[in-house]
Amino acid sequence: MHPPMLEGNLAQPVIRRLNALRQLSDRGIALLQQAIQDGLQRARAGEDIVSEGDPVDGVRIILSGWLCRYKTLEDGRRQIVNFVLPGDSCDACVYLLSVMDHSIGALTPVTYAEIERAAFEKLLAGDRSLAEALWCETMVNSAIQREWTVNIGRRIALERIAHLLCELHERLLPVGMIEDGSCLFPITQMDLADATGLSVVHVNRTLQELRGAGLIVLRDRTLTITDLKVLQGTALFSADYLHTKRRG
Amino acid sequence: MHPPMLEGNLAQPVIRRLNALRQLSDRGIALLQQAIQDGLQRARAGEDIVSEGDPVDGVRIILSGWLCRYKTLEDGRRQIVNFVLPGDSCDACVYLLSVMDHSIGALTPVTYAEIERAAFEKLLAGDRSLAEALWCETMVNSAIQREWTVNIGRRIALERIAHLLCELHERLLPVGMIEDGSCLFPITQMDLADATGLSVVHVNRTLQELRGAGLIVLRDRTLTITDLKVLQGTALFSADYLHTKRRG
DNA sequence: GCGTCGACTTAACATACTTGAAATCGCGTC
DNA sequence: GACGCGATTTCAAGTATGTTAAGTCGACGC
Repeated sequence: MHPPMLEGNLAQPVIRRLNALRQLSDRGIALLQQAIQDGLQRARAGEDIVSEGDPVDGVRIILSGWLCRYKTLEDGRRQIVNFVLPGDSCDACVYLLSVMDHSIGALTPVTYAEIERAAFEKLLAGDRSLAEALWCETMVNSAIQREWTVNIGRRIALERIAHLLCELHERLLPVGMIEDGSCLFPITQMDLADATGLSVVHVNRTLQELRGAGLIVLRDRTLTITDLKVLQGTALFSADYLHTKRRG
Repeated sequence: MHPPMLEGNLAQPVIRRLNALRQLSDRGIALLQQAIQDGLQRARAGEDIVSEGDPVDGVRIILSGWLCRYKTLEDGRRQIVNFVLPGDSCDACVYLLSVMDHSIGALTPVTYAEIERAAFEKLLAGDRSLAEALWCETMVNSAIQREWTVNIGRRIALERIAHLLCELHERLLPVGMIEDGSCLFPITQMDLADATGLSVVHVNRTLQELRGAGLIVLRDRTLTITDLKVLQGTALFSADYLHTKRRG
């Protein structure tokens, strides 16, 4: 259906992401590309690709688009617990549990690959570097989750939003989605609020403050970090928890 | 050094904990007990058994005592990101990463088993039920971490503390540390504050409120949940995220 | 071209929670 | 038995953040 060339392009973010954790072998890359090609899927913005309570059937690998993991309280309060970016995979091993404890919703149109449990186990068994990279990614997700707990629990609004922006910047770097400190930023202020545990109004106030300080430009779904060092400073940000090998 | 009987008792919480996730085979239990016996360690209250920045050398399994995982900001603010209870293991697979991104500190005197990387890999390879149970536990830890994010981000103080108490209650049940709704509760109000993202003063106020409502009795390091149903209700608590098979 | 709708923005007000400080209590030490 | 110390408790005052509401802007449909 698609020419091989296109498939290669689609898998680029995933390969770059995993390579930043563990050097993938050629064999691993080939297996991965095949698995991706076999399970291509799309979702529209606003759609949930998995919902809380669903049985866990397999693994999803994001090729393009942004999503978020979130949980909702009975009375409607929502908390986004993580963003899922191109190259990320969802629940590389949550398939050990039987039921999803959270939902994953698309913030933009999304392309992803869905890999059934059996195929995924074959993938893991097929190449050690690939298996390790995927486990690794799961571990990094845990580390991110811990840092979010710290962020929401102990940072004030300004630091908190600054920290989130720093994290997203750092995570988008290895998959090649940052150009000149700018990136597409499809997150609404309401999403930002639900991700930081703040109200929309206060998120807005705080973004104004960051703009006023000349640290960021955020306009037309595009984020530019004008002064990364200072932004990281005000966020008390250190990239260590992302466990990403730096290029070079 | 110790009679086999005593070792069996030491490993009880671990076995019960893992059994609640995956039925362990006899072989798995035997391997586990041997590994535990080989790596017995102690720590005093207040001591860190692992610190942020340390190389990740192996895995620790808690036999008795309470600990917490925590991170500290440059200026001293501290956030506890999880409690570690008897039967829990620390970083069953974080050993895929090279450096700890958080510390683990003992809140009470602690007995634990330290298993080197090689021995641990042999353990995983030696019994499938054991390996699955340990991976499973790691996944549950991620789920707990997500729920903490929700808790701190979207619940008010009263709900937040109630939720934490419900979670601890639920986690202590399968390891047999709840008697008549009561348990040892060695956490200071300051720890509680650092775990919930609140100030000590407000934690105190909120505990008074829970006491006043007749939901809990907390005195002399002992917590009694007087009205579990109502406590869970005010916490908007559902145990689903703990993925624990219920007895019976 | 007008109306609708979602996202963003701003203002005024309310409050949940923090900060700082001091009193009390229990507990182990000298 | 006096002292010191950590944990708990209470008070008073301050502030970061939430809430409610209303207005703007751009995109999109008819």
